[in-house]
Amino acid sequence: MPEGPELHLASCYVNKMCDGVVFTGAVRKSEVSKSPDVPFNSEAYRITATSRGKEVKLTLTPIGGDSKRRVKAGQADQPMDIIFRFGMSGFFRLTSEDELPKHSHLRFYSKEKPCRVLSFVDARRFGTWHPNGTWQPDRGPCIMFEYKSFRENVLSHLSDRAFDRPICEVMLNQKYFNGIGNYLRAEILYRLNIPPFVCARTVLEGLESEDLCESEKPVKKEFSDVKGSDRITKVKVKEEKTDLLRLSHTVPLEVVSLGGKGYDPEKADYSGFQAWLQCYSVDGMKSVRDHNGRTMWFQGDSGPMVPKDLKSPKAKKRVKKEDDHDYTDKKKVSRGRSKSTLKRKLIKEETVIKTPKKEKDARLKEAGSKRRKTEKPQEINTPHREKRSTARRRKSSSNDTAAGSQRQSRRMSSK
DNA sequence: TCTGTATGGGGAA
DNA sequence: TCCCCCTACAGAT
Repeated sequence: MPEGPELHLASCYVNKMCDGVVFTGAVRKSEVSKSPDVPFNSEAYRITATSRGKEVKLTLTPIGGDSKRRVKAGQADQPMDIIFRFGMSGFFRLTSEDELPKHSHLRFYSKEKPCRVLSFVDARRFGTWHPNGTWQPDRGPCIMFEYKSFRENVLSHLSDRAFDRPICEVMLNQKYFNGIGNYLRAEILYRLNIPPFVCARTVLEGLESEDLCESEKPVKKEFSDVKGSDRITKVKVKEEKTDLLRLSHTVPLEVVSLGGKGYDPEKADYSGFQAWLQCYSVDGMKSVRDHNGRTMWFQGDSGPMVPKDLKSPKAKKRVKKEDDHDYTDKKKVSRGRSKSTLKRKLIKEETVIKTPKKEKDARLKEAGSKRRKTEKPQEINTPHREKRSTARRRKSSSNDTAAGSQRQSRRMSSK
């Protein structure tokens, strides 16, 4: 569940689990990963982590070497930073060598016998890492740990065209909201009763660059130009001492304060987090797709900038489906999926890892399957639709085959 | 067996 | 703006 809080909890996990652990040798990458090799090799090194928004930095620090003594050829004598982004499914886990998690794509080996392994695990492989990296320059200050500069960065750039967009979409722009993701934007807007598809600038332009809660000044809210904003007017009174930028800071910190329970793979327990959610994927809430195709959960009005003429066939299809059903039905479906997703997290991940060869075989098989599947007659579609549905079918079927061959591999290896 | 969905973001046009 | 990267699962067919 990687948004800002989870990335931070991941860095805490690394610092806690790797405290006192000495790592050794090379950093190993899985066969299938397309991320870069990590050219680091040290007889003895330690690992520490920090986070900033939706990035984690691991620092590998060689130890024990006398600075005057020559380091072996090919061995690092300088620390290396590796910047990680987690995509949709990344996390770290420290395990024994024979319990490597499935989808462990980057591995750091400890010096002990038997050794332990710190893995970057990422089922969907949307995550990336950058050896010798720095915090991505285009990303803004961290919403949790650089609050003042985060706030200033937003309010001093309101003339940027980025703020022409709906507030819910701007909140996913990491140039300004580094650390906010899909569940956080829903929770924050819900608490302020701000319709998600109101122009971002309108929501933000009345805010003071100084955090009024900290300076104890009276809060001045300026939502008067938002039409149909009865709810916002109420909020003006109710939420007198906060605003969207402050909540973008405090709400993620609430998740951090829930603790590492949701992250700690040994005690996978998402019930606390699930109970914490007030809006995202919650019964009775509405949801629509934003202009980027991401689901926005909210209550009440959607706001004037809600997508209407959706260009993508996928989105059109969704809209048609939504026209055919009332929100209640849709909620049931969405809620069911979401619950199942959370439930899935509760199931301990398989600890068997495919050997590189088996991974390769699975991919070869997958490629063969792709070719076969594309020979199937195509549906009658608009050209655009045709392209996408074919792609979907191809993806889906190839994945089935890949998954099947993985299952087979596991069966074989368990025999 | 097929379809839709998932806490993200890079890159081409 | 749109497509794509990829796996895993639930629900529909």
